[in-house]
Amino acid sequence: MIAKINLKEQGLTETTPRLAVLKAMEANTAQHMSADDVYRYLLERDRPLPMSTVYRVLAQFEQAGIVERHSFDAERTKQVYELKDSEHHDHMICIKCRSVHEFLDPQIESRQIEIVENLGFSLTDHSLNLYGICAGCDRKDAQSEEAIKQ
Amino acid sequence: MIAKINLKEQGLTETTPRLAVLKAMEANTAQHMSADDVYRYLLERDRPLPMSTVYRVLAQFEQAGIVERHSFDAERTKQVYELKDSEHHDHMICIKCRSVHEFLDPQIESRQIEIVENLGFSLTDHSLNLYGICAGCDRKDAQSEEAIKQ
DNA sequence: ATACGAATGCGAATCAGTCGCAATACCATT
DNA sequence: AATGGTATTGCGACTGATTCGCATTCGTAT
Ligand SMILES: [Mn+2]
Ligand SMILES: [Mn+2]
Ligand SMILES: [Zn+2]
Ligand SMILES: [Zn+2]
Repeated sequence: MIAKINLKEQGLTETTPRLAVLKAMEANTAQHMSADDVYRYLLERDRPLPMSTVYRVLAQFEQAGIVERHSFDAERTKQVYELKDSEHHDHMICIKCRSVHEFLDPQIESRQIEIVENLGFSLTDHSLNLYGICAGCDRKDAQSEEAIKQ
Repeated sequence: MIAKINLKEQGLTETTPRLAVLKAMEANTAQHMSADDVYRYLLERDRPLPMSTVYRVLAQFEQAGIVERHSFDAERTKQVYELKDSEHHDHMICIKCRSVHEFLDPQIESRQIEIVENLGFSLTDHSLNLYGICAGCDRKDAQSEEAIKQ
């Protein structure tokens, strides 16, 4: 399901830092990784890379279309990256546990295009983030409320 | 159309800085204001406020539900604020001229709720930003392309 | 007018991310 | 395999946006 990414095919020479960051991303497809996550992953499991290089390589990857950058978290500004090999999707973020659920809704996707067309606007990109409380946290909330009542 | 905002009703004492920031926001409902925009507006038209106070007051307003904070601009992290007296709406941002168009689509709004309900998630907030090129910039683009051909 | 807590002004600090530049690594060519 | 020129890296310094600490001042209820 994950297409093997070849740096050369993306117009990037294969250097040690780039391969390391790519490996870090491929080893963590289940999560959205901050630059710091990548940094720490490499520090622990591979060889350390300076943060500036991590950022630089991620920026190169973003330009090459290998990764996508998001900023969830309406308050904080920390950015996260994910490999772009899967299909486009939007995100649902739990404001309690920070977990992120991915989804794709064809109705919303196509409606967006209709909206912009009606305004002579051409769409290049979009970001839809839903914020709320996930099923797991909701359950925990209910439990602790009950506990307080005792 | 703009409901007069009363600080006391929002649980905030009426201090000079707070009234000044509120006036700045009310005088600029047509745009989304950065903290710096507010700072400069007050510097020029009113009395100067330190940036830290501008930020603090905007944060207080956000908590009180008087303003809403957004971060458009997928790359940069600069945040902007707008008075929350109008109805909820989403944003369409021109990546050329940075102009922002506001819209509200009932279909998308209700679809979002359906999506989260199906997942036992409870929705507290959302942000939908469409990025692209506005009609005006599109026209200018076409013109300059023609000019190059000559 | 007084007193107390809340809010402000000031500058220092933080935080994420970027930049300049000398040292190094790639890679095509001998 | 050595060479050379370019692209990339490592390092630290730097930036811009935002936040914090704390002494001072303001707002409000006596
Ligand atoms: Mn994702
Ligand atoms: Mn708006
Ligand atoms: Zn959760
Ligand atoms: Zn435009």
